[in-house]
Amino acid sequence: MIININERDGEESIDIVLDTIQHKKQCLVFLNTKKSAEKLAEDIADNIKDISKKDIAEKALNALQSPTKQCNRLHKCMLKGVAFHHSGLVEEQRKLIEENFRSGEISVICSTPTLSYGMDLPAFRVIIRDLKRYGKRGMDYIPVLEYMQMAGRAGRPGKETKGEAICIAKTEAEKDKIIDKFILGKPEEIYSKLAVEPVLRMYVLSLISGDIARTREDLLVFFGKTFWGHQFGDIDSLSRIIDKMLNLLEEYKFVASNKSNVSDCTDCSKISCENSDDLFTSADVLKTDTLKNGNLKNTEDKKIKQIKYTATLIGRRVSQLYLDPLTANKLLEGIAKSDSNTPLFSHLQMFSSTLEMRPLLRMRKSDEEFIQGLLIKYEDALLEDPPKVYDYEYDEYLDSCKTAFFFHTWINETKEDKMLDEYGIEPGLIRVKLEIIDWLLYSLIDLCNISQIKDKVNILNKLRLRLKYGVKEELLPLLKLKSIGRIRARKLFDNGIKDLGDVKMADLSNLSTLLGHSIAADIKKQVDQEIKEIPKGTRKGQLSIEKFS
DNA sequence: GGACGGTGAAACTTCAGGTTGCCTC
DNA sequence: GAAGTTTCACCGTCC
Repeated sequence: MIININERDGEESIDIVLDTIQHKKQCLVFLNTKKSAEKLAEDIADNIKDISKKDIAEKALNALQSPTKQCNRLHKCMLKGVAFHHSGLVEEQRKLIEENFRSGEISVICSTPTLSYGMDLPAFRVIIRDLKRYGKRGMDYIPVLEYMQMAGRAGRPGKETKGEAICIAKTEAEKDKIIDKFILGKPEEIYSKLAVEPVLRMYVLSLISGDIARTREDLLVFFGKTFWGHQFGDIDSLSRIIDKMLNLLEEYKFVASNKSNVSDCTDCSKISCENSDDLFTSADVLKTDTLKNGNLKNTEDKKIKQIKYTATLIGRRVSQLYLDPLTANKLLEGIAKSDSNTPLFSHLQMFSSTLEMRPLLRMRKSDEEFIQGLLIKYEDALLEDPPKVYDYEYDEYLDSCKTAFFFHTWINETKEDKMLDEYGIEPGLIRVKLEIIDWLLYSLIDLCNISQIKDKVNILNKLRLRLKYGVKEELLPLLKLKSIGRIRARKLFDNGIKDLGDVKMADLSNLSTLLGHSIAADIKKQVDQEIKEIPKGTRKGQLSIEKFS
């Protein structure tokens, strides 16, 4: 069915939404950018009168310690029962929106594709306003599969007998295109992405580490049975990648093999042979294409089949930590280069340049000046050589510097609203990036302990704690107390209470003025107890106090 | 006449998202 | 490529 809208020109989606609300139904609107989602939600809210949802709006506003512009905007919309939803919101706000949409308190959500996948959030009407999105080749149509995911949200099974999914065409030509491509078209084929190097690196290591595969043959058999094997069956190219990965993992010392013991005697079936000086590497397998004739190839094949791989202690741990071996090696090499004079920014840049941290925060035009300033200050102290200005990786390198700068700003107690206003970093994104760097830090600390480079552990532990709380080093002693976070610790510190000893000495009434009576009494009680008892029952993921004292 | 506010055109800027991973109680 | 945001020129109003 094609709906013709003859209301206000250029505001078709608003008109359809208002019509939906009039009929006391709910709708989801899908757009292609976060800004668009916020703007449309705001425009819709501006057109709604006689609705006031103060309770939920207040909750959205106060989800952060200091509300950002984004919080204020969401608050304004939610007062009218309208919300926007995208990755820049924090988890609490997203949940609040989803729950209240399910309960019917919220009538409209303007969303980026966050809501299109894997979420049980049906609505009577779904409006897909943007069917194009900016990509590598400029604006391009979204995949049909994605359209189907969005349109599939229309209709509430068990509650309504029908649902409506509406696309908006600006011209007749566009209308025809939408009908052909999305409504009558077929979804794209799904392809396995297994044979991509980062994925294979991890799986090869985990298969060896878990004793599921011990030889190259085992790996080929395993991957041959996967969806990738079923789909492509190109075992030659897969085997080349596997050989490359095995070589790499050996180079990193995450796996070890018995190559040096494998004989080059063609008739020897045992693994070990006295005259085997010949060191055979997996890379040599690549040469087999040129050695296709005669016994030589058979000899090579026999040798390869005899090579057995086992994970080293550190390799096993890398696999357990679910780290990409490339990242693990990069971090270990980087930290080995650091010393007590290495600036924290250099550590942060190292973490920011890992695959796990992607997508990085993008450098905007207005960021250029301060990023250049940072480079002048820190470039010589980085733990990895930066690319040249004309290298294609250079832009990504700048993005990694911006991401590192963001972490650096965070551990210097910058508030979330300032981060959003000045650097365009949304609170939701802040949380995600902090979670990733926490995991990477935890992993590196663990790997340092195994690799006997324990002298770096203290610096990393401190950095982890500072990132967790977003504080300067001087506040760390106060964070040992329960109920004390970055805001209260700063309050205490600025009033001369700088460590647990000061808390012990401080007058209860002074503390009460700063923190309120119940918290003041509580921390007094805490300092009277053994310090080692304090971490019990602390927040999730908090590091134990002994490590930092 | 100058300050101020409103308006609209032009110039500028930016552009989705996800899961799982580790620890511990 | 498109949409949102910012900037700037212009004009009208008010004191």
